Amino acid sequence: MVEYAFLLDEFTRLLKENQLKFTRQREAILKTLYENDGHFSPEEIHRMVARDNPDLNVGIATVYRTLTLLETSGLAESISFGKDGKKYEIGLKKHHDHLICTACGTIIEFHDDLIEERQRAIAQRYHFNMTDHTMKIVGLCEHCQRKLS
Amino acid sequence: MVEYAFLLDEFTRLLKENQLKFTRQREAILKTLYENDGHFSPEEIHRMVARDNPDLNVGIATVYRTLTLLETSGLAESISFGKDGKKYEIGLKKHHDHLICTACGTIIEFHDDLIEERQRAIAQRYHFNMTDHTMKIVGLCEHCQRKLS
DNA sequence: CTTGATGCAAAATATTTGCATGCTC
DNA sequence: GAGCATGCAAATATTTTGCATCAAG
Repeated sequence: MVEYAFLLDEFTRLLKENQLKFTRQREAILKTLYENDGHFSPEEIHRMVARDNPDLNVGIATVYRTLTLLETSGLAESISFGKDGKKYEIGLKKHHDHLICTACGTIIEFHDDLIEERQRAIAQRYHFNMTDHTMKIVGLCEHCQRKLS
Repeated sequence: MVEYAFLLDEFTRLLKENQLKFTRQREAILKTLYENDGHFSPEEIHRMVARDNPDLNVGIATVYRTLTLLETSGLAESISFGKDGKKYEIGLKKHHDHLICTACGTIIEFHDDLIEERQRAIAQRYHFNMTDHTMKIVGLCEHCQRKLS
């Protein structure tokens, strides 16, 4: 995982480039996403930010606006599956994909170079200018297989 | 692609197995999904079903309920990306993955055996009982690259 | 000070649910 | 006939937007 300082640098640079402002709310949201490893819904993120910054009084609208901003600029990524809505996590990790358990909702991350390379090849085959790629493997995790049998 | 008759068989079998009923609405939704190749939102599907079955007067709630049913049972699959919500397509095609253009929203399907195999290997590595897997490559399609440059 | 950002509440969407009634089985 | 499914409308949930006000640059 990258240093928070690096992430923050990227963020401020990004904001400057687009004449956007660096606000306490935006930083709080970025930081929350960085410190809490995992995948969270906008609402969950809102709750965490509010909890950790009782002085700030961050509105849910700002969370949505900031998440969109972060995702658009590549600093955060979203994933969605089944009933659950969109979940966000910080980007700029080493690229990885996800295993998702349909029973308990657990998300496991993994990385596979062969797949990475293959994805590049496929994008090329279709003349796609690839900006991102994701893979999800859905099924039952070891734990839930035992529990259900 | 499978024959519609086969799909219908699967569907009726599934319904029977769970003591559910085979209704005109359910069939209309399955058929619409089968006949219209592509990826559609619940609302789009509702519109199409209503258009093709003016006598049926299908409610949006039924569409949601049926889509959930079809997805749960593996006869349909959903995919979601960015601003757009969940889109459904018929399952039981040869397994394939998706290239998604961020500019025009076009979805291209592709299939790659190497990736398929690799996914199986990864599921095994994590002791996952894999029921499904999806891959999305996101970027700019050939057409939009030209348009935007 | 200028301009973009925020919080709030309202609006717009999207999805789910309760219930009387209609259809399968 | 019994019981699930449906349509409708209301209830929820989710996301976006307008606007007065605030704060970063």
